[in-house]
Amino acid sequence: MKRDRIEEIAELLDKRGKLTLEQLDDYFPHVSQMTLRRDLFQLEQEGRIIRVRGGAMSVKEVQKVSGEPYTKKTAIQMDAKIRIAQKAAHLIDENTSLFIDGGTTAMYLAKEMPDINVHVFTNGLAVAIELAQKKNIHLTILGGQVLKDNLSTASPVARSYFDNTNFELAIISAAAFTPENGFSCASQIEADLLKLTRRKAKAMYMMLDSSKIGKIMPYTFARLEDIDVLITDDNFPNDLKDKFTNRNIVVM
Amino acid sequence: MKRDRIEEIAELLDKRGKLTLEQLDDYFPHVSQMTLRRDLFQLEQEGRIIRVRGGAMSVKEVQKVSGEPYTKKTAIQMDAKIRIAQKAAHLIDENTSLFIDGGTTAMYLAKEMPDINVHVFTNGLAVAIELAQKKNIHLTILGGQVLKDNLSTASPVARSYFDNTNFELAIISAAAFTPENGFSCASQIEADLLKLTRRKAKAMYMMLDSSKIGKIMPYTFARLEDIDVLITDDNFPNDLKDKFTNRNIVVM
DNA sequence: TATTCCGTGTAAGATTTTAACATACTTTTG
DNA sequence: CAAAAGTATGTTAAAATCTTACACGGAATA
Repeated sequence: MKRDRIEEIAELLDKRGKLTLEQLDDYFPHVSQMTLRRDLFQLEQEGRIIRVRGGAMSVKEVQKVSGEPYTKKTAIQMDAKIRIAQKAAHLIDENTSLFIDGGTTAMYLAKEMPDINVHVFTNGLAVAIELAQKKNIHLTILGGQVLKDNLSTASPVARSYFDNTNFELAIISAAAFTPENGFSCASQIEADLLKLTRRKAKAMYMMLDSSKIGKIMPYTFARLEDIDVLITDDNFPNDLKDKFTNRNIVVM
Repeated sequence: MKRDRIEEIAELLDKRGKLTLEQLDDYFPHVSQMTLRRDLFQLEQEGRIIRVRGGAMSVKEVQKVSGEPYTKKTAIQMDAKIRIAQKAAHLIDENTSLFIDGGTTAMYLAKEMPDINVHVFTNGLAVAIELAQKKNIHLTILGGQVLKDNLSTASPVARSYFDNTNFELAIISAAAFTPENGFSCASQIEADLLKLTRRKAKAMYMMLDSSKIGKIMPYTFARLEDIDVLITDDNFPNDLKDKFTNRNIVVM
């Protein structure tokens, strides 16, 4: 009972890296904060986590890379993104080859990915770091200039990489979406890369948390009908959903 | 002034592992607690410490506990590597273009790098993440398959990147060195990359902590006389030092 | 059945952290 | 050179978080 909960907390922390007490409270609504505090205290005693103001962080996380302008961004809509990432993770089959973009949602996907034998291409540094922890995943990162605000790479040269590589599936996320303007992002080279990806991949799954809806970014890289599956959260508006399902796009 | 104090705090924390604000206050009686808090905050940003309720603890302390294959490696000879990295960091001039490899010593170099206007090429994921924190550094990462044990990329395609890029300086580290076998590393593709780097760069600085001396790894990528500067620690044997200085290689 | 122990909840009080503003000093700029 | 902008610091009040102390119920034990 108690032990189970503690183990669950430990696992959560290993995945998320860091959690506040409030977030923990959301995960365990049936126990009080005080109990969770006591659990954290115990885990600290066991040397598995470090309690910090507001919550705790996993020791593993600390051992990874540090410094956090990027991580700050990851706090936005985190819960929705995690849920989307979990859904996406279930869609990945063993012995396939896929592309994952470099956004924050993609980073959560990386964390949630099962450690199975797949080949992953990505242009995200954070995604790569996460996936590098998993023994069975073959990983290739696209080179290029590093965009500091989202820790992803972009390069016109990426094309040459793609010439000799194949992947069945691309799972990507967009910074903005409207039915009229489609899926868009902030950078031209990123958009180019994603367009190219669309052509190379047999299927494209789009991760889109509902906060992105109605926003427009400068560069459109895919239109509504270009995708095969839309993975989103519970706040996704129903009327919009119909626009997808009408075109045989699965919304989940 | 401020920086000195911050460094002193960092050193203290590395030594003690953990300090409360009160203890810090005792060490620095002439500044207010608020200032110390701000210092801790900055160190946290830099990823060197973790703030916990009541004070802070050193990241190193946490890293000692257990760990991943890569992080484990960073614990070995950490102090020597940091000192070497600090020396190397001082050698970097503004408005230059340089290559940094993906090893652990290189990661410390990345941490120590001043935030100046330079263009850096690297094949190290951890290096890239560190450098991405610095606003003024232009950063390009080489793509390729990710080697999980040292978080660096390797790819025969890297050559195509290099065709259109130029850098004056390469600062790299070796996994092993003997006077007879030169500088060697564990992976063939990595060795190829480093050889290529040697040809592209006007100068090559080698970071080598003394624990690497006498070891031999499968692939030699540079001989003793290929380098211009050797950056090492205080345990570097004097007779070996002469072999370098005799060839006008600066040892520091 | 009474007793003890364990896990848990509640709430007050203590502690720590943050935020906001004020000041002195330095650097930049016109 | 003086004004303006920026940096480092201190002070204080308010906010957030944590700890302590005590109470309760149920399971194990005597």
